[in-house]
Amino acid sequence: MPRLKQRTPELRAHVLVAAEATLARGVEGFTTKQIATDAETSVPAIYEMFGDKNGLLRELFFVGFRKLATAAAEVPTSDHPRADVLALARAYRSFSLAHPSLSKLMFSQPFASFAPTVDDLAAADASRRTLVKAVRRCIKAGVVHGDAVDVSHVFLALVHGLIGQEAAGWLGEGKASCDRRWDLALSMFFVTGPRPVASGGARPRTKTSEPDSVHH
Amino acid sequence: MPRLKQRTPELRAHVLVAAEATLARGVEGFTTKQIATDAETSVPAIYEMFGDKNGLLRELFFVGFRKLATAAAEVPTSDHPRADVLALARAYRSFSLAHPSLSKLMFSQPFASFAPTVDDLAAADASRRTLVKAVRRCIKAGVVHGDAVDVSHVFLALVHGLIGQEAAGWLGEGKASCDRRWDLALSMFFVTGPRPVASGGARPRTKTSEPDSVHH
DNA sequence: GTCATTCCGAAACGACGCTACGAAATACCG
DNA sequence: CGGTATTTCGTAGCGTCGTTTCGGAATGAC
Repeated sequence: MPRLKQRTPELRAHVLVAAEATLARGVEGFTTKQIATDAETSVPAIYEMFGDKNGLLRELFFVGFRKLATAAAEVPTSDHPRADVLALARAYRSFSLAHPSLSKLMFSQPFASFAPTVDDLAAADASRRTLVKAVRRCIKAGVVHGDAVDVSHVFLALVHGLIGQEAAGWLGEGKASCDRRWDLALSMFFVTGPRPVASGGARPRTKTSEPDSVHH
Repeated sequence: MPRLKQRTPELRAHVLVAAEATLARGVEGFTTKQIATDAETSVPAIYEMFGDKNGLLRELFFVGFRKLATAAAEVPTSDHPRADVLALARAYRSFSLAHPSLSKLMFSQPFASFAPTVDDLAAADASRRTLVKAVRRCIKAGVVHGDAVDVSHVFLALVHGLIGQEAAGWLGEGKASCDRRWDLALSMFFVTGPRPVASGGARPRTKTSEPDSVHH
């Protein structure tokens, strides 16, 4: 009886692609009206399909992590686990340079209203698992000691820090400076194993904790 | 002839204090109307004294870095330069935990409209100089090799990364996890000198570069 | 053609950043 | 002491953005 539906999953996917392009043009112009125009649909359609603007941002957050996970999975593994970890770091950097606004949405929080929850992050965790596995190979090879998840956390913090500084233009005023500092940062990791600095025990293992989860 | 001025530098300072308190209550409610109410003044007064909302945010950005510089300056220097650098990192962490929204404003970019320029950052550079000096002492003591400015950049990236992850709740679900990972991160630095990883030459020195500047 | 049913998007609403403009306040003068 | 010139102040309004409503359009059944 009714007219045919336009607000289908297909349109939803189309809007997601268009919104990614809108976001890529800058965080400033990312308004619902602009997205509706870019996607050749209407504002209420977006609200029906994504709930609110944060819902759309959350989907883009997942899109970003899926892309990142794909990029991480494409990094080949070799017999040199330390080199593999560094290659993963470079893949992260390439991703953030190729998708500046998207990586800002993922790693920084440029929209005051959208703060991904821990669950959101866990669902976007595949790229991290790749890293944890590489770190685990490092530990097995004796390149580094400690808990793989903890070491991965620290390594990710360094990578995110570098990405944030480079995106803000604070890592150096030219590509040469940034390259040099990235290389230096990576060279300072995994030189030898960690040495306890205060109360640095190992990560306690509980029965409920996922082996490769990056949380807790 | 005219009535006496109310929009004085004193009121400006008062508004700045009130705005800091408003910001501390969360990034969400940081609106000009709210700030005017909190500071017991009017919205146009804020615009006369700060230009626009970004002007006020920029002042808070400077306030934050002045506080951070004070905290860094209060960290005592010892005969163990590596311990001094780690103490500085802990001071950064304490600051970010004591002033979450302010440190978000400083290190992340929670307001889409406000992106501090490189000049803004240079003006808020005192805390970094303290770090560079401590790193320089490390280099002199042979704890680490390389260019002090570059090493400081890397260390700051790590610290900012950890701060960002902890603020987002991604560093662990309890204080214990966060503490352990902070300790691990710091323990992994300065264990031995860096080892070149690719084209890792030293930072080229130009005649115009400030010795302790953190840029370029 | 008519009706019942469903869907769609122009238009409206509150909140926000920002500003124009009339009212208020003062010091001087007649 | 009232009038006036001059400067300052804050109410009220504008445009934009996120969000929702609601009247009309589109479709299939009869």
